[in-house]
Amino acid sequence: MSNEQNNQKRPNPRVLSGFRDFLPAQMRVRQHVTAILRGVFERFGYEPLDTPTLEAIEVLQGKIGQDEKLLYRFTDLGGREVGMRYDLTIPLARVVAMHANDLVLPFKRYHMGPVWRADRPQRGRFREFWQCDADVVGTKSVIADAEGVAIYNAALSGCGFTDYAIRVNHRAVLTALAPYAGLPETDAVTLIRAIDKLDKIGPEGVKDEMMAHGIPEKAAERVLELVGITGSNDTVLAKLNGLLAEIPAAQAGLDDLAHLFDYAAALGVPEGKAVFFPALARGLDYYTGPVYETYVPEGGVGSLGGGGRYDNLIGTLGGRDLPATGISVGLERLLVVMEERGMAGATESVTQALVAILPNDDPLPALQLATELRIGGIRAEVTLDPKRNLMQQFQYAERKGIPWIVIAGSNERAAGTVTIRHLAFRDDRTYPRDQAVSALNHLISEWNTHVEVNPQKP
RNA sequence: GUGCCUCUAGCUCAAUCGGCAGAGCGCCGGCCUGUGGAGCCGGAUGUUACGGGUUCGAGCCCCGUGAGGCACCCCA
Repeated sequence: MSNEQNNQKRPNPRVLSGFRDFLPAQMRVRQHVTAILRGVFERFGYEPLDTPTLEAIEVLQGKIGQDEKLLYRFTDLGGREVGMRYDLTIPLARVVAMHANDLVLPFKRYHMGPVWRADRPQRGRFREFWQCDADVVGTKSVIADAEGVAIYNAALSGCGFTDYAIRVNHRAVLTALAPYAGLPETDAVTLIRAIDKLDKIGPEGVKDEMMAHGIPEKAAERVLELVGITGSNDTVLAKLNGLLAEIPAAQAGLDDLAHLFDYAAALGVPEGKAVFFPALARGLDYYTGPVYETYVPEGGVGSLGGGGRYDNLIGTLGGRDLPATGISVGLERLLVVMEERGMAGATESVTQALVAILPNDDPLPALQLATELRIGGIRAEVTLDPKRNLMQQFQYAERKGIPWIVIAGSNERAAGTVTIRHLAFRDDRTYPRDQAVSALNHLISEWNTHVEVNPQKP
C-alpha cells in the first residue's frame, strides 16, 4: 500500500466532544488523586464496589427525572435496550435490591468510575467523567450524614485544599420556603431553581428571576431574606428556628442539622468548614434530608461534589425500602481546579531510576543492576538505546521526570562501585556496588520525606 | 438539545484595506563531550480546525461540519 492510498483511507484521528485522552502526565495526577480518595473512603470503613458500565434501560429510566434525555442509550445486537450508567447511585440501588441478603447493613460502599451524560460540554463538564462516591444504605442515623461531611473534609484537605467550604442545608428547609412565603407548594421548584443561582447572579438577579416566573415581589423578598441569613451555624439555626416555627417539618430538619454539625465537629471537621447555607439548592425529587455541596473560591466549575440523604430511592428499584445517604466527589472538577492552581503535583515519572548504559559499553551489567533494583522494590528502567551518550540519557531522564540515574560503567566496575546521581540536585554519590539497592532505597525515602515537608521542587 | 463567542507552528501569540505565513520558547538532525542541562552548524516549524463558496487573489468575507468556551437546561 502506498502512502497516498494509506492517507486517503485513514480517517482523521479524533475524539468525540466531551471525551478525552489522558496522557501519562495526566494519568499520574488522576491516579494520585483517586489514591487519596480511596484512602479516605477506606479510612472511614467504606468497602469497594464496582458494577457494569451498561445497565438494562429500565433500571436507569424513570429514576433520573428530567435528565433522562442525557442518557446514552442504544439497542444492542440482541435487540436489548441498553443504557450507559448516568451516575453511581442507581447501580448501588440495584445492587442493594439484588444482593440484600448478602449485604451487612448498614452497607457502606465506595465506588469510583466513569459515568456518561450526553450533556453539552463546558469547563469542568464532560460527557464521560469520573465520580467517586461513598454511600451508606440502611440507616437513618444523622451520624451517617455527618460522616459524609467529614469525608468531604478529609478528601479536600488531603488533596491540599485549604480554602474549601462544605455547604449544608436540609430538604425540609427548601420545601418550607413556599409556605413561608405564602405560596403554594407548586412554586417550590421555581424558588429553589432561582436561589440556586444566588452565587452567580446575586440577590437582585434571583429576585428578578423569581418575579419573571410569576412570584410576587413581596414573596420573593421574603424568601431572599431567609436564605440570605448568614453567621455561625448556631446563629443561622436559631434564626431559622424562629422564622420557620410554624412549619413542623422544617423544625425536624433544623434539629437534624444541629446534630449533624455537632457530629461533624467531633469527626474532625474544623470550625468553619461545614457551613449552614440555607440557599443551597439540591433536586427535590431525590433528596429527603440533609444535603451538602463543596465549594472552593474562584473554582469556576460550580460544586466539586455534592451529596445528601435519599431515603426513598433504594426501594424504587424493587428491593426493600431502605434509607440511604452519601456523597459524590467530582474528580474532573477537582482536577480542573487543582491543575489551575498548580496543586497537581506527581509530575515525576513512575520510573524512579534510570540505569544508564554508556556508549560502546557492555549492556549486560546494566540490565543485571536494573533487575536488582526492581527486586529491591525500586521502579527502574534501563536505557533502551545504548547509542545515546550519557548526556542524552540525562536529558531523557530529565524530560521524563525520572529523579535518579544510576551509572555502573566500566570505570565503576573497575572500582567496584556505582554512581547514583539525583538529576534535579546534580548530586553525585558513589557507593560500593553491592550496596546499590539499599543506598538508592535510602535516598528515595529521604527524598520523599523532603517532598512531604517541602512540596516546592528545586 | 437551544443561543452566542472562539479556533494561525508543539506552546504563547503576531500578520495594516482581502495582496509573499511571522516572533519567542520548544522541537528535530549533525558535530563534540565518562559527568550533563551547554556549545557550534544545520533544519522543519504550517492542510491558518475541516469542507465548500465568493473573488484575479481568502488566515481575513459567506455557508456547512467539528472541537473548545459562555449563557440557558442541568449538574460532578
